[in-house]
Amino acid sequence: MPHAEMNAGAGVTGPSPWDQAVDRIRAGGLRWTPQRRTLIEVLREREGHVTATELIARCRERDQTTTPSTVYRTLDLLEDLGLVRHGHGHDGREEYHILPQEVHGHLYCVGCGTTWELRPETGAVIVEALASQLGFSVDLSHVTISGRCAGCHD
Amino acid sequence: MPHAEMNAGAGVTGPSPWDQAVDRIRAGGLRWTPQRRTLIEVLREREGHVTATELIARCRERDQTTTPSTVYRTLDLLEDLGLVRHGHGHDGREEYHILPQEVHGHLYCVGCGTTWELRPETGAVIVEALASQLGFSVDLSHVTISGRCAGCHD
DNA sequence: GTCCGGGCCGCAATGTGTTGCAATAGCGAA
DNA sequence: TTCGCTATTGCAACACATTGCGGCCCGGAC
Ligand SMILES: [Mn+2]
Ligand SMILES: [Mn+2]
Ligand SMILES: [Zn+2]
Ligand SMILES: [Zn+2]
Repeated sequence: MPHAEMNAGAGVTGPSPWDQAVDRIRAGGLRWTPQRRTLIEVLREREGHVTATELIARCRERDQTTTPSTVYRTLDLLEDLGLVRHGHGHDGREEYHILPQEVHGHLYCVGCGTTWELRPETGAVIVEALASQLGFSVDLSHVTISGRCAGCHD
Repeated sequence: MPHAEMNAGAGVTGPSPWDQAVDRIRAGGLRWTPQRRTLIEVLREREGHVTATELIARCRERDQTTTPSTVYRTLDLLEDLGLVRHGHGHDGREEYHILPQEVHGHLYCVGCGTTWELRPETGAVIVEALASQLGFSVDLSHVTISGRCAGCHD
């Protein structure tokens, strides 16, 4: 029995989006390079959020010659493919959502420094308010809202 | 008739918050310096929003020796006094609200690159939603929400 | 007017992100 | 396999923001 068949029967989940990355990249006339492979290897080991700085460090563990500009440019590419999505922390620094499934934003408390995810259910109010009042469709994932959490009032 | 009396009778508006800055600074045991004077002179000529970069340039017009770090540190001080308030543009760069009267946020359209103010009336929905659902009190002025405007849908 | 303590400045280094450019190297075609 | 087009890389320079530190100077005391 071939491997492909065994794998197909092993679960209902399809192939990881990362597995398709190489084909999707080449399909666009773009090229599959060692640098891109390294970054994707790093990304597929993580989930949730990462800063670009941390990604650069992890890439450098695997390939000492990693260059920041290449990583940033590859992240732009992966964002075009929808494999990552960047936002900005409270201080404006970039953060990447890995394989963003449900779009969510972030809340940051200036009192205690904690960050929470702003779930779509809660964010929906914001999205709907701006849509109905201004015809503006919000991209929650790009936003970090600052303020004070329940435990840090005044 | 002394000048003070003439000025007092000239209008109903109180003194500009900038006029009190020097006293408020010294009252805290802090010092009134030429560098701080220069920045405040620049700020009192403008209203609305400014980037730190532009403030540095304007200061340098008056004083060629202006240094970025001093401007940034003075902006921090003025923010503590409530005379300015910083937020972040869609790309994370700092923007300053000068003499923030009503707190407002910003909307940025990724389609056409336009920025709008998010008026308190509209922002109120956001503030209230997060307050009631999460006990989180939002600081709208620190936020730029990205998305697409009515004219740029899909 | 002089002195003195400590707040402030300028500098240099660091962190983070972007961009132009010349050389390299994918990859499809022959 | 080799060739050639061009996407991509690495570098250097730049833009923006923050921080530690040594020396300066503001401003209250006398
Ligand atoms: Mn900020
Ligand atoms: Mn952004
Ligand atoms: Zn808190
Ligand atoms: Zn638009």
